[in-house]
Amino acid sequence: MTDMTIGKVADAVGVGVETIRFYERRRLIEQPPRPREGGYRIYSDATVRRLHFIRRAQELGFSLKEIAELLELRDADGPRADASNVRQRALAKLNDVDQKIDQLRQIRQGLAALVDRCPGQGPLQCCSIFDALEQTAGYSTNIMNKTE
Amino acid sequence: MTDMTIGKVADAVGVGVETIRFYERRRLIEQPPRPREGGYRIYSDATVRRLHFIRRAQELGFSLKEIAELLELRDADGPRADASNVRQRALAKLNDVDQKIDQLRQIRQGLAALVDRCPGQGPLQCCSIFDALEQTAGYSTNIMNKTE
DNA sequence: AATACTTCCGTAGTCGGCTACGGAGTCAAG
DNA sequence: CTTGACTCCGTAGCCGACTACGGAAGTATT
Repeated sequence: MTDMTIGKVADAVGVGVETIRFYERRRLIEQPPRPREGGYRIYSDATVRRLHFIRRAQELGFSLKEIAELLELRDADGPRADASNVRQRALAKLNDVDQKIDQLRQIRQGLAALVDRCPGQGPLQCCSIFDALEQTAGYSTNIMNKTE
Repeated sequence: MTDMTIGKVADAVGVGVETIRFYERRRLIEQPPRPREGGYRIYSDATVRRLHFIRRAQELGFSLKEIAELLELRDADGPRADASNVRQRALAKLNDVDQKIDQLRQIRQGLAALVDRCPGQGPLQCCSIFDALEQTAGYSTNIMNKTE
C-alpha cells in the first residue's frame, strides 16, 4: 500500500480533500503523523476506515456530532474506559437508532403507498400521489399493508 | 372555518409563522389574497393543503428544491404533466430509504451486541462491532439525493 | 535541476433551511 | 376607543456541513 496522502484518501473514501481537513478540525479524526513539520499527512488504514465509518454513518442520517459520539463509544475501548457509562450511552444510541428506523419505516411506507397508487403514466390528474400527501390527518396510511 | 390567518395556519400545519413566509419567498406557495394592501394574509384551503404537502414531502426525504419541482409538475396541470416522472422520483427515494434502513439495522445490531456483551463493568473489548460500517467495499449511496 | 503536481495553512464564502428582530400597521374584544 | 394580541416587512443571524482561495512549501517525474 502506497503512502496514503490526503488526496488518495479522499478518493478512496469518496470525499474532498478539504472535507478531510474539516473533519480533522472537528476532531472526528486525529491529525495523522507526518514526516517532520510541514510535511504531508500520511494516513493509516485505521484512519481511512474511520473515515469510511463517518461517511456511512452520515448516510444513515447521523449528524457529525452524533457520529463523534458513536466514535467515542468505540474509542472507549481500553483499560480506562468507564464501562457502565459506555453501556449507558450505547443504550441511548440504540434507542436513537430504533427511532430512526421507525421513522424511516414510516417514510418508506408513505413512499410505497404513493408509488403504489401512482399509475406511472398519463396526466397527473389521474395520479393520486399528491392527494395522499395533502391529507391533513396524520399517519392513517392504511393503503399499504405489506411492508415486508 | 374561520379566517385562516398565518398564525392559525402555522399551528394547523405544524410550522412556524416565519417558515410560512419563508416558503412564500421561496415560491413554494403563493402569497395568499389579502383584504387591501397591508392587510393580513388569508389562506385558502388549497394553500393549507399545499403546506401539508410540503411538510409531508419533507418527511419523505425530499428537499425543498425537489418539492418545488414536484409542485411545478402538478401546477403544469395539463397534458404535459407527466406522472411517470413523479413516480420515478418516489421510487428513487424509496430505494434510498430501503438502503438506509438496512444499514441502520446493521448499526442497531452492532449496538445491541455491544450492550449485550458489556455487562457494565470492566474493560471493553467488544468493539470490532462497528466493522460493518468500515468496510471499504460496496455500494455508495448518494447522500446528496441528487436525482439527476 | 527544472518542472509539474500535491499538499500546506488560515480564513472566508456558500448553501439549505430556517429563526430572530424591531418598529410599524391591523384587528377583535371589552 | 383603547388595549393587546396578531401580523406586516425587510434584513440579519444561525447552524450544519462543507467548499473555495491563494500563495508557499513539500514531493514526484523526467
